Amino acid sequence: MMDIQIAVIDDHDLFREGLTLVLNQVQGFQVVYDTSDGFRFLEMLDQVPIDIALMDIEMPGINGIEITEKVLSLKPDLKVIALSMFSDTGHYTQMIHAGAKGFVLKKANKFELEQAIRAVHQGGNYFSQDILQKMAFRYTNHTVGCDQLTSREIGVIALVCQGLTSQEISERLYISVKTVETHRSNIFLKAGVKNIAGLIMWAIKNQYYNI
Amino acid sequence: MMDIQIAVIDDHDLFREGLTLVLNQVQGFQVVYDTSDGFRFLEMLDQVPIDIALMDIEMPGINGIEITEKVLSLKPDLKVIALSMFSDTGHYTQMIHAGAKGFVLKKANKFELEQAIRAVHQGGNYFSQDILQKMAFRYTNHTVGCDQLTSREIGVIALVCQGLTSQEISERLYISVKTVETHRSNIFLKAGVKNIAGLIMWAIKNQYYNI
DNA sequence: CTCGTCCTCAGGGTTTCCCCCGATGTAAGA
DNA sequence: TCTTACATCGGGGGAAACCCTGAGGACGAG
Repeated sequence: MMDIQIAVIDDHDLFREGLTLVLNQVQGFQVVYDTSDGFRFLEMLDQVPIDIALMDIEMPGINGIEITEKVLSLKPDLKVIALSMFSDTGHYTQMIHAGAKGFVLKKANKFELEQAIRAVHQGGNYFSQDILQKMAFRYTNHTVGCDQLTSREIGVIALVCQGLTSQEISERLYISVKTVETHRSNIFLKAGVKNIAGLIMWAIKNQYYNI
Repeated sequence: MMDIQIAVIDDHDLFREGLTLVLNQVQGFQVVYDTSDGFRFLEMLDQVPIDIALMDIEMPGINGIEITEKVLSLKPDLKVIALSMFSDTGHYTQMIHAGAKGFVLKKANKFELEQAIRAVHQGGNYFSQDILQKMAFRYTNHTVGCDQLTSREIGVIALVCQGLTSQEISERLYISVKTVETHRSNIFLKAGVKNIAGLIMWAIKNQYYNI
């Protein structure tokens, strides 16, 4: 039986190297490629046969979501499992939309990851329990939900998170204070939060704002 | 020559296991103990001889700073190197205060960590470049800076970050709204921020609040 | 005992947030 | 063409945040 050929894309060197060693210890697994650079991974696609790609999401430069989209347009049979520090909204919906077959948290243990790889390799899916619960909550809680923010709203949310007042934002964007407040309100609705504190947590978790 | 005996304390299983494998590959290093639980580590101190402890800071329950304090009160000769995802303020000062001899970011590579371990084991220090730069900036920029928060303030800041209003906090803590506002103001002063947005970013970076 | 720190509380003020309502113009799509 | 989504702007009002000042009690260190 052929080993499952795995690639690891993660910018944290220690984590990536360690993960490689851990996976190579597992019977039937073989890490055939690992890199911290998503672009390099795209270039290597034709040179190394890969079954499963373990893809970090938060990376400088090109992020895991974009890489996944590009990879799957080139190699539709390759299976991508997303890795992330956070279990929260936005991330995984975007990753699923990009075509990822699984989603595992970095705080998972070896056995969960092994399970995920085997499930996905056999044509299934794997989403860690945290994710499933959040998704279920999303549906039952039918907040208007994960409406994407408009580009203007994304511009505003970044400034809000930086602590600028509506006044300051209006000056920065050359629009009226009232317009800023409208955007704020719409963002609050979409995020399902009720004040700045909640918004910031939401923005960070959904990668609209980075610390 | 005796191997350097290393313990790894980190709640992220994959990272910890991987790190253990990586370090065991290094000539002269041996990971003799690893755990996700700080309390368990404290109990094990007498049973396993340890030279170096690699200590994660962000952990549920007891954090790396408290563990470090307790460990060093029991075993002053043990050398603690802090591991952290973030390079930002507060963390490392608290860790240094607790007695850590080094500070390495999780995004470091194997060679940097190896260097850090050797330096600390020989009685030196090791602080990653990011940290040193921030410290230098701190001094030149002499913000009144890292006044520690009082315990009450830490309690308040967590609730503020959860999006509670002063009214709600006062009910939760059984104190007056005015008292809450006083604490808020004092926190704002110490943090050097001017509104909730800034405060939340500061609190996250300084680990007074976790996402 | 004094000093400093911390926690507590208050008055009174300005600013900002947050929410209600409504409105116009524009551009993309059915 | 009609609809929908988006961005823009406004009035008004209550709630909360924010800023300043002052002050009393507790408690530990020197």
